[in-house]
Amino acid sequence: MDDLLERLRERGWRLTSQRRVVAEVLGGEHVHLTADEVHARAAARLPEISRATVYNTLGELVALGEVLELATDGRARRYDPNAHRAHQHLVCSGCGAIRDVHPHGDPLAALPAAERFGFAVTAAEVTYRGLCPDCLPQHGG
Amino acid sequence: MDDLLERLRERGWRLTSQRRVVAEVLGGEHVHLTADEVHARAAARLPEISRATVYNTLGELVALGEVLELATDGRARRYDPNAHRAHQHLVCSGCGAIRDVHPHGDPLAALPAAERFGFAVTAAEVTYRGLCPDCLPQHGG
DNA sequence: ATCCTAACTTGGACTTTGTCCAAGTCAATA
DNA sequence: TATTGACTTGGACAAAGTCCAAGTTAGGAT
Repeated sequence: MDDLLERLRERGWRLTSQRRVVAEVLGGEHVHLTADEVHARAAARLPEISRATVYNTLGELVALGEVLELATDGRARRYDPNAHRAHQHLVCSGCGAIRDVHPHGDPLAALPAAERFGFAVTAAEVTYRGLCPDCLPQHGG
Repeated sequence: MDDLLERLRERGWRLTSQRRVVAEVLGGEHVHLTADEVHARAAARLPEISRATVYNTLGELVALGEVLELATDGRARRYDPNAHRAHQHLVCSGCGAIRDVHPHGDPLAALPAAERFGFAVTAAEVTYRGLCPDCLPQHGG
């Protein structure tokens, strides 16, 4: 995420304080924030930043391939800055906690041509679901 | 979907005309409707049915394991009546069309214990993405 | 340095999707 | 066929996201 701003500037981005703050908030590998969470954290540093700008900026980062957009539940989309290392997500059915995980093999390879129906398939997103240790019923406690 | 109502009655469901209509709308294997689409189709048969009842009924069908709830985009959840045969989804990035697909192997098996972080993992949902034939750029046409 | 302007940001109105509730209705049992 | 608790209704509300006209500003041009 460090040189993200550099890459974006090279692509013609105008580097505003708002965009800088949003990019900083997304720093760190294991973050999966909603747009409103990003806005709250950004506003802690730059109080006048608007929701619209956060939505715009997140949308641009997604379009540029710098951030992934997740729809793991039917609620708010989440934004994952770890876009440059292939990974999947493990979601707790209890509390909603999300972890990046690395299954082996390429999930795309499991879909034979006959099951592609003429689509040009480019990606496979896997969401593993289950209960995290904190949400698991305790035995013998 | 035929004997669905029978199964539900056995589980103590009260069989109202509204529930019957919602179940009928969901009939057919390759349907992935939003709640509002279900409501529109249900209202064609039973004009006074309310949105609240459609939401309630869909939620109950999901809780009973008779219908799957999909969050393939950040928009409306979609409801898939094909809950009894394991399958995954292929989604067109252009128009949003959805197809049921059957990859080989069990996607759960690709996640080693070391990548489960103490979660009790019970399911893996795979969303394949790409362009459908209608959205694919045409060559030589 | 400063000017200029297209690009960016803002706040608020608006839309879509979903939830909640009090009051009315009805399916299924006795 | 009477009863009753489960179900349904419509409308208010909430959450998540989009859109727009007006104001601001980054960064190239001078």
